[in-house]
Amino acid sequence: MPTTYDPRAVEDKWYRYWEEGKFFHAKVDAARKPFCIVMPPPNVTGQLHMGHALDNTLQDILTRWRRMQGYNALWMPGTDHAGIATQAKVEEQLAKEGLTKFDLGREKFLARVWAWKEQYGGRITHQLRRLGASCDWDRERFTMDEGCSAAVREVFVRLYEQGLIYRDYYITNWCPRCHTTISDIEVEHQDQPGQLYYVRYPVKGGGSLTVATTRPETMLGDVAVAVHPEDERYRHLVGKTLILPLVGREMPVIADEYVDPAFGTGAVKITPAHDPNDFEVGRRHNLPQVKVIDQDARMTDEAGEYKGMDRWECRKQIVRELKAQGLLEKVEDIGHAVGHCYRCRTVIEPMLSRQWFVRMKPLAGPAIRAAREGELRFVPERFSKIYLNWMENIRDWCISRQLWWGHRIPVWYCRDCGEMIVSRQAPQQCRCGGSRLEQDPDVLDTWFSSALWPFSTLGWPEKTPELDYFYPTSVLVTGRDIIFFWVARMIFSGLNFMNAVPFREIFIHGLVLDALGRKMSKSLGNGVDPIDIIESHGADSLRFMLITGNTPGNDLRFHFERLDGARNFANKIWNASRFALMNLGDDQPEAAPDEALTLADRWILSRYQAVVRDVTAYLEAYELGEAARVLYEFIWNEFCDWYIELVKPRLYARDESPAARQDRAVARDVLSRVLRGAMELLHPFMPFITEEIWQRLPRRGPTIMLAPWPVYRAEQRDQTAEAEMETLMEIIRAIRHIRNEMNVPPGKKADAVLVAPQENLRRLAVAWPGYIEGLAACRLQVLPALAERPAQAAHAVAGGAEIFVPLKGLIDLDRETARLEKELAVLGKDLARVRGKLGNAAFLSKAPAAVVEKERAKETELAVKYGAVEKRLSILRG
RNA sequence: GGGAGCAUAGCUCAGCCGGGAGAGCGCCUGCCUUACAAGCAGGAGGUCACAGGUUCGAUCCCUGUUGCUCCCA
Repeated sequence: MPTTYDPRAVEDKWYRYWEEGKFFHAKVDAARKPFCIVMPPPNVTGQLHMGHALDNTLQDILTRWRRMQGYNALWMPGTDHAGIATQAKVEEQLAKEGLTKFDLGREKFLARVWAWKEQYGGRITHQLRRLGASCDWDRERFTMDEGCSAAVREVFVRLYEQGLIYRDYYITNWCPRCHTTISDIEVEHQDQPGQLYYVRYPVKGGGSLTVATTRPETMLGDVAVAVHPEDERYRHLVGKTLILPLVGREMPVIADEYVDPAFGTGAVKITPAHDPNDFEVGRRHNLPQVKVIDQDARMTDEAGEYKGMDRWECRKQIVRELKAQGLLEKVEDIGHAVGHCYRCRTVIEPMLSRQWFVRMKPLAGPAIRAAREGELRFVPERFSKIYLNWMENIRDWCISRQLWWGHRIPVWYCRDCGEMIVSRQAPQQCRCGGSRLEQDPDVLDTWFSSALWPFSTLGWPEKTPELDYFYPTSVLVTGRDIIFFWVARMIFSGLNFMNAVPFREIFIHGLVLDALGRKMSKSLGNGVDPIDIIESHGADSLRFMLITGNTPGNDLRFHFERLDGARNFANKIWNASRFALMNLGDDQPEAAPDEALTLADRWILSRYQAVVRDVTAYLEAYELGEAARVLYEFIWNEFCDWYIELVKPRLYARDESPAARQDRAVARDVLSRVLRGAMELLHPFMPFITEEIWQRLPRRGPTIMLAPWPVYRAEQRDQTAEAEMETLMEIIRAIRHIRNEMNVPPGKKADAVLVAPQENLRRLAVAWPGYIEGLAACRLQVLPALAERPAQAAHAVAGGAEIFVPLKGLIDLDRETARLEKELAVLGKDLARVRGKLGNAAFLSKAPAAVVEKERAKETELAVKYGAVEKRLSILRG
């Protein structure tokens, strides 16, 4: 085995072994308890980014852990057709050929997209494999495969029949570049500097009314000016007629509660066709809708002489003319939130158009109840507030998109009679007998199909055994950025169509940010490619780095130093295993009888049990970072730094006596048991290296993936061994400290005298002399008392004993005195604090007895130490 | 305007049920000790943002303030 761990040499090998062995595959089995996670489907033609890496690492940890626990674990993978994103990529590609989608036509264009999907569709799933994802690839799904498409049509028709889908004219968010409507949550609001223009509108018959607007170009579509009904300044003008400047249209002054009297002048121009609020006002007051901006964000015929102008050009032109006519009162700089397309960052144009909507209120009710009544649990809990807040203020969902790539809306229009047919299958004929049917050209919002993911992937609308067995799924793992887009929609869809929540728990994680705390983004170029990291550091290191030092729901900064730390940990494991394997020999070690165990054996076995308990408990609580930390500390600090060091002399001994041989066998057994157990506990986190090592250890079964998860056994805890080891470790640390402080050369053995009046302590030190002598590099003498205290010696108090390290000639008395004085000061401070507490009657009467007892013990210990150090100092001072 | 989060060592972050704080990295000292220098041993470094409150006791619970981040309108 090489001295450094090389992930490249093992990762692909094991992944292939697992996949070919079908270890990821879950079959319905009523005799076993199911565990199921559906993977948030990544964009089918996308590439793995750090967000995916984190999300899927968390899912893989949970899945592998539950699988080892004996659950029938299904992690359902798949990909999303990602309407706008995928279509945009293909359009880009066409543009390079000098073509547009219209040159090809719908059918040929779609063929191109499918070809694109075939070409890149496997990329991301391949990348997930490199991460180690143990999902059931045999069940992989795609949101536009036949089954999912059938589910989409079924849902659309049923919602329509429930009266929950309607078609209407409405203001929607139009992206002039993507040429489609997008839903409210797909609009990203950004605070930007802008101008507030104060424009004077003449009142018919004399006078004027000044309105403030950030979008003067929309005035061409104005049909009224609104003021607040209780605004004294304008009450006399309500009902009067205004002349719209530049256009000459006559329009009324109306009163509406929507107006904020404190903003601008308190008078608002109303443009129902180009502003969502104005649209509502227009409806309330039966105002006409004048559309002055078109799908390319250019001015329409209605804009008169401005026709054909770009919206920003038109704004400039209108401002110029208003100024020229003396109608522009003033211009103020303000900051305001401007909506941008989440895909292409183009400024959204609110546009009046006819779209399909889902009526949300009836669907939101059960979704709210499920969260309130605990059928759904968010981890961390606070995200339920965010979810509820959104659900309770829900607005209807615009589901139609003016795209070609996606699920086409299953609605046909009869060209003969105008009848609208909503149907699961393409109808042949209209009721009127006509057969000239045309399908709605629009497709559905991509999230419409992903909302069905937890049941469509399990076979719905068919009644499949999978659906029966795995639904509701166990937990959903996803980023906090798509709670609204996806999580919320799956919940109301599941409740409406399955009569049950799609998952019982929702484990939300934060975002992976760059080292400076910024979101990773293409435009900033600050993204880190997980595949690069896997190649340089290994998938295990990446996974470990992503989950340690992070707490559920919090964002995580990507630091390369932390990655090195994870890589070093892998290397540490590797080398500890090398040590073990080099010393285990070929024979299967026999189980060591309890009475043959040394203190170190009993200690490490007991500590191992504590780790089994803690890791399992942390996993149950979704505290994966804490679970990993416990393992890290156990493996590095306890197993490597102490146990391996203590076991070395036993394994290296040349002694061939029966006792020595047995002791060696015991050591081998304990070493391999603890290492194997540690690998099993670590496997969900670092699947590759643990499999590599596990396979080389004495084991049972074809793969660590299917090894039973270690179960905590309280009877294997050994509190005595833990306490005794702790005492010896304290003594060893004290001697090492002295050696370092006194500059004893590392190769030189020191003499150490352990003075302990307590017999049990002396017995302990004598029983395991090699521990202290070996790990502190000294010759040890154990005494109940010292007749004469050596002046030429360094001193320490540890584990309830006094330690002297005679250093004739080597010791610098001043230095030793200073060291002890410092220690005495610290002890004195601690002692004063404890005594203060114990002197407080309220503390004694009100604090729990155990706490008081603990303080008392602390006082005794500190007092002994203090006394010893004080005495020592007086001797040194002569 | 509404909501959420964060503030702990030089840096990045943990810290459960309230009982005087931890890790990694960095820094200092000494070591190539045959598992590992991606390592070993030792060490320095903190008014737990600020002000109140509850409590015998607060980094932790409550209120307010300040600063930063995010979401929604």
